[in-house]
Parts: sequence; C-alpha cells; structure tokens
Amino acid sequence: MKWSQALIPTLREVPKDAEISSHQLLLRAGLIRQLAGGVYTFLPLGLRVLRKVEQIVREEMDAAGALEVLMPAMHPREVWEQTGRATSLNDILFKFKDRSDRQWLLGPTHEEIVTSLAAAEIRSYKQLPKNIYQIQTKFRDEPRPRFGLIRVKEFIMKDAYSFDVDQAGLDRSYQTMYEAYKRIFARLGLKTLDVEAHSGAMGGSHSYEFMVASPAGEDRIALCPKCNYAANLEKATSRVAVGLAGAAGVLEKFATPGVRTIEDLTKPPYNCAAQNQIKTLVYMLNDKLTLVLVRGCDSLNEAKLPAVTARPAHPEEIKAALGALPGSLGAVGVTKLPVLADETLRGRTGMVTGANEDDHHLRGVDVGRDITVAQWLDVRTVQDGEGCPKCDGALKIDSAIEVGHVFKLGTKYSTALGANYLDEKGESKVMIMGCYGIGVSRCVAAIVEQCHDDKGIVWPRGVAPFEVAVLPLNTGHAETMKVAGEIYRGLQASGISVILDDRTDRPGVKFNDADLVGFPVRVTVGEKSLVKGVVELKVRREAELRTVTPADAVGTIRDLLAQL
RNA sequence: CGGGACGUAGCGCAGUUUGGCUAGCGCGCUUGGUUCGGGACCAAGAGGUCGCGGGUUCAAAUCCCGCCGUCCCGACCA
Repeated sequence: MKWSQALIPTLREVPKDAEISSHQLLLRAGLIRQLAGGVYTFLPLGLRVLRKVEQIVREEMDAAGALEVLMPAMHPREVWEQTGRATSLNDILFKFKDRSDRQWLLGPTHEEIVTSLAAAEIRSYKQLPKNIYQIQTKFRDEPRPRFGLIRVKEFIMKDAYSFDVDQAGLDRSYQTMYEAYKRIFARLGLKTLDVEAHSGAMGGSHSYEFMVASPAGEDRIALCPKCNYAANLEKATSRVAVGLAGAAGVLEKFATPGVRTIEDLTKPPYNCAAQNQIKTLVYMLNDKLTLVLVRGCDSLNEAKLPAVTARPAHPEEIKAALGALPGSLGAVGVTKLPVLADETLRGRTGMVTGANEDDHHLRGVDVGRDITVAQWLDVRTVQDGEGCPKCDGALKIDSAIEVGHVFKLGTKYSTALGANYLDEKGESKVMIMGCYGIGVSRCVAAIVEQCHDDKGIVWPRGVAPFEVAVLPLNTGHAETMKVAGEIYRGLQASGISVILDDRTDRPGVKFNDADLVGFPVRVTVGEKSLVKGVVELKVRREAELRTVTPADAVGTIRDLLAQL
C-alpha cells in the first residue's frame, strides 16, 4: 500500500471528546471515526487491525475444533419470548417492526438463536459434542456508551456455544476453550488476567473473565501480587482482621436525633467507630423481605446475596415491617424476618445499631446474644489492602477491561428451547451448554490501552495494520525513491505487509505519523545514509536505530519481525 | 435515568459575562514559489445554517424558553 493512495486521516490534535488513551489514539491515528455516541466506522487501517484480531481468534477457535457459522443480526421477537429474555433484557434491546408489523430485534447476544439451531439440527448423542461459534456484530442499547470502543452500542464479538451430553463433557469443552483463550490473547499481544467471575444467579459452577488491567476499565478486580489470586470484585473474598471486640456490655437504648448514617455516629458526641457499628440493610430476596447485616465500615456486595432476585426494599416496606426508616434500623429482637449476617460480625460484642425506632440506637449489642441470625455468610465487598484468601499477601484493587468470558451455562436455554438429544438408551436428554465470548472490537481498544507511549500506538506485530513502514524522506530524490521502492517490493515479495510513505510531506511529518500509527518496524531511506550506502531500521518499541545496506534490508527486517 | 460540562470552518479554540458595523485565531486544505533527516517558510486563496426551533430587541454567536447532540461522574452492564 502506498500512503498517498490510502485513507489515513491522522490528527495532530487530541479530539475534544476523547478522554482515554485508546480512544484518542484510535482517532488520531486514523483508525476509527465516530458516527454517533457508541457507534463507530472502522477506517481502512482500523479495519485491517480488526480483521487481524478476528483472524487470530478464528484460527484458534478452528484449531480447538469449533465450527464457524454466521447467525442473523436481526431476530424475530418470538424466539426471545421463549426464554423470557425479551422482557428481562428489554431495556438494552433495539426493536423494530417490518412492513407487516412483525416485531424484530437486533441481537445483543445469540444464545437463543444458536440453541434453536442446535434443537433443530442435533438429535443424537452421536452428533455431540459440538462447539458452534461466530464473529458477528451485536447491538445493545447501552444506557451510557463510553470510552471509545470499550463500551458501545454496536460492536463485534466472537461468541461460541458448546453443546454436550453431560457435565463431564461440558467440563472438557470448557477447558478446551479456556486453553484456546490463553493462546488467543497471547497472540494478540495482550497481557490478560484470568479472574474468577461472578456467574450470576442462573450460573453454573465456573465462570472466568479475561481482563486487561487498565485505568479505562469498567470492572473492578482484586488481585494478589504474591500468589496471583485474581477475582472480580463481585466475587472476591479476603482475610479480614477482626477488630477488637468491644467490652461485653449491657444492651441500652440511646437517643440519636437526626442521625441517619454510619458516619454521623462516628462523630461527637457519639464517637462510635464504623467497624463497631452494625449496618442493617433491608432487601427483597426472592420476594421475601430479609435483613442483611454488615459492619459499619463495610459495604454490601449485592452479587453475593443468596437469591435469584434481589432488590433493596422500598422505604414503605421497611417502615411497615420494622416500624422505623433507614437510618435507625437494627436486627436486635427481630424474629419475624430472616436475618443474614456477614461473617465479620460473628461473635462481636459492644456493637451499636439502630433501635427500629426513629432517632434511637442501641449500644452494647452482643451479636450472638441479641440477634437471631438465620445464616452467616460472606456478603461484604473486599477492600484494598485486605489479606489474600489464598496466601498471606495483601490484595490490590484495580480497574480492568473485560475482553473475554468463559462460562458454564448449563441447561437454561436448552430447556427453554427444547435442545434435546436421544442418548444410547433412546432416552431424550437436554443438552448442557457453555458459552464463550470475546469482545473483538473491544480487544482493539484494549490492545491500544496496553500498547502505547507518548508518541502513539505500539502495535504488537500480530495485529499491526502493516508490519513495516518504508519512509523515503525526499520523494524528489531519484536514488531515494529507487531504493525505497526496491525494499518495498522486496518486503511484499516476502509476504510482509508494508506501507510506503510516498507522500511529499517533510520528514518530520512522516516520522510522527509512523510513530503515531505504530508500525512495528520503520525503514528510513534518506540521502544522508544513502551516501554511506545504508538505510535505517527502527523497531517502534525500541530506542535503538540500526543501519543496514539496502540489499540486506529485507532479510534483516524479516529477522527483526520474527523476534517481535 | 440523576448530576455536571460542552456545542462557533475538517481539527483545536477565542469571542457570549456587558447584544452593535464584514464572526476571529492556530493547525489542516487549495494554488504558486523557496525548501527537504523529527509536525518548514513566503505569498495568494477556499471554507461558517455560530447545534436546531421559537421568543425578546432597531439589532442576537451573545439575552429568554423549548428541543437535540456529544463527553464526564453516578445508576445500569447478557
């Protein structure tokens, strides 16, 4: 490709609407352009990167025995009604009608479609296992698109779905995908953390997310630098140093006019440390009003609640059940409602909690003596610096971008959509599913987040839009153009992707654009070095400048690339 | 959906507080010339519904009302 004939609209200045580095650089390097909030065009260079990512994913999926298909982006609504997700996912669905008023939606994911396919086409255990995947555009009406390509309304995803006869088969399929994912991210040049994820109320036993640590990430993860324990904050646990028990005391009610928060009680005249308070939260768990207790210094992790459906109770519900409003709630003496308590409260004495009477609290609470706890469990959110659950290290909390997810689905969709097969005995059984996603377009952003410097992108070789850029510095100089042209054609002939910057711009422009776009290797052909009989090679991610004779250039570049 | 900011040439911005003649600046773009190893210089140009609609006024980029769009924080996130 000759630069003069390409469409690479690099930007000298940082676009106003871009805050995170991948967004800025993808725009500045001329890879993407925004059409609307969360909707982007991939320009030629961006598309080349996207295709490379896709191809790596495709090769590894194929190698893992998965079968590529292409499912529709538009789905009749009825399929989604069969699993109930037309309703449960309603808010993120793009919906429309055709000319005869039939209702459609744009697929936000494809469990329904692939399971319908399996139900229709797979009948016998002899046809199993199968792993079916696609690379497809997905549509989600995100309430808030943001961060460039990281959270968008239209994006490209690789989604794979495994169908097995039994749990052991699912375990194998899952393991195969897990290993394929490791290879995929390594080839993409992404350093990922595989973290235990919250698998949701419907989930199976295992769910791992592949995360790229980045300040632009929307997920929070807890990691242990010492033993590599890593978990999504929704799931993370920790060793907590239990504070000193307060003096065992007498239960006593005291007036706290105007006090509504834990923090209020930490101030004079009460001076009650947050960790010696009991935070009483009221939730509707599986439609049953339930009290949930954590220490005042902790925050509840809703994902850990043992329920399929959970929502905070409304103030009216709370007032009706406990006789007080949030701010003065407590579990002392409550027997009509189940009480769940975090493990950190076990055995605590001398605690302070609400009295279920507005503007009054209780002190001297002995949790074991005064509160009827139905269930002890871990429902708190891990905080930075707490002990690692697997070793004696300390956890760090970081932001990360989720680029992949492997998940044991179970039979939710196969049951709803009748994906059954006949086993050896002729009995009808339901297929057991796993699903495995990779955010392909999101990976492009994640790679840029991880691979850039102050000059621009530093593409890993495997996904670079071109592996080499050849820069003839003075296009008016015949010898320069002759040498540059020979190297350009030589690289092409060796199967190396190369762009020739034949623009008439000054050298500085070319150097800066090459750095900005981030080609792994740059070849500089200029009069200064030509008189010495050499051209210059520069590896984007290194500072060192090498010189080689034009005749040796192609071979040296091939060697350099092989090391990248 | 709640909170905040912004919307003026392709990009980045000034001008809006305090209404006033032909709406400016830098970069980029076009033409000519001089240049040519890290974003050149000179000269001449092109390019604008000041987000949209309504209102106030002799007069609106500027004031008022409504709407739309984009970004950030939060809520949400199969």
